[in-house]
Amino acid sequence: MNENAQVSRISKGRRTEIRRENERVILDAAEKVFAEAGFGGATMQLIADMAGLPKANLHYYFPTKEALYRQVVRNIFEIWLHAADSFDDAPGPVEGIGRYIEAKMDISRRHPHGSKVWASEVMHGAPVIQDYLETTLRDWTAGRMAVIQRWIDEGKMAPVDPRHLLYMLWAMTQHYADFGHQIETLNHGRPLSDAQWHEATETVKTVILRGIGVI
Amino acid sequence: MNENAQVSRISKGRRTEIRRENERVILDAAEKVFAEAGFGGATMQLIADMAGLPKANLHYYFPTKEALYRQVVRNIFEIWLHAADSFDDAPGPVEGIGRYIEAKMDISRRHPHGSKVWASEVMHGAPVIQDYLETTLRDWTAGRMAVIQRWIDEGKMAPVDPRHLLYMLWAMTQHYADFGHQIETLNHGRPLSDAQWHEATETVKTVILRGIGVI
DNA sequence: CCACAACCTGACCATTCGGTCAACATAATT
DNA sequence: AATTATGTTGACCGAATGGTCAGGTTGTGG
Repeated sequence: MNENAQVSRISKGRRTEIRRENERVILDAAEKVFAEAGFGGATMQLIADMAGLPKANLHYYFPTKEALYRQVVRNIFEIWLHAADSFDDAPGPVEGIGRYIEAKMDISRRHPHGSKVWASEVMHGAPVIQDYLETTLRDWTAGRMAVIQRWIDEGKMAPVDPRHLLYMLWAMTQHYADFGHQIETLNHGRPLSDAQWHEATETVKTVILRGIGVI
Repeated sequence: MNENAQVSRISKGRRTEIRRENERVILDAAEKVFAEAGFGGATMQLIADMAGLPKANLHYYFPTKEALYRQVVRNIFEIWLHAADSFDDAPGPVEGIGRYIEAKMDISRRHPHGSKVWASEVMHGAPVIQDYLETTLRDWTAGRMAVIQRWIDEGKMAPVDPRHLLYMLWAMTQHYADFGHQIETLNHGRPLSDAQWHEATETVKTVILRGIGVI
């Protein structure tokens, strides 16, 4: 039994590796194309070309364009959720919100495509991930609002509506991904440098932390 | 000559009225459809149905789908530029930035479709209005940054990077339009009420104005 | 080595979309 | 009233797209 399982796992190794690698390549290409062209503007052929695979191969791994899109959106959602860990076990708003801003700015820089796909999905009425909004995101938001409210009650920060504070954090951090092209254009057509990203993060942190009365 | 011009103007009246009315109906429908489906996902047939006109009639007034889209984007851009008037002749950041936030929040509420079309256009690399970004928007930004820098130099507000402060203002105010569906979902599926819009605006104003050290 | 399953892909199809056009209707001009 | 200019529309077309499938290749277990 043990041996069988072992052998089975090893034998399956090659196949699963092929599958995992191809799915990864396809998802990466899809994320980029969906971000740059939107769901309607993206074509399976374009994604296939970018992935270096024949179009029919995409349909082998993902039955429909919508299924592929759905997976891309879900992957982004997962990354977002994990970013909130820094929020939880912080002693106060300075560390909690400060680290959350840093984490989200970092995601905006490293996953600009994903952020755009999410924005596009929500702007179009969230036809694919509406259930996520109503369950996971709603619970997540309620939990973080409670944390902020507790900080307020404990006198650790000024009484700011927790809900709108969260919206402000999302808006500012994601703006650097979603409107990256505009920001780049206003930066003489060049992407933000390391120093400029750091400057942006610090400015956001400073204004927000002072804005909630903890500086 | 005068009479001729007068007669000509009156005679032309009916025709120009028809043209203006139809263009308005088409542009309104197009703004909504482009916002909800993106450029690629929008179809001329859908816009025609929403406008209550046969599809061929759209092509009589706008030669191509792209020309129609271009006009929609330009209209939004105009609205945005006018919103900055409140910025200019303000004695200091409290009035200037405060009023600017109010004006932009108001636009987000009354023109959510336009804001989404703009966001979508920028996210896709601004293929249609890149020249606007490089000329009008760049000049506008430079001008407002100078105003903010002057306020800083005069000791009227804390030294905050003017560029990133502008980005923060754009991000937060437009978020309420672009992510309106998400906000609505997190508000028990209901649109924000008058009171809630007011609360959002006040929260943004409070955090920002305190964040730049003027409260 | 054989048989089975998983993987790959060129060719093909039905549908949809942006755009055209000829014929017609209405308003303006002479 | 006749003519011209402007507005209207159903029918149509070529191109592109999402998706299918039969037949092939490669890996896997016995």
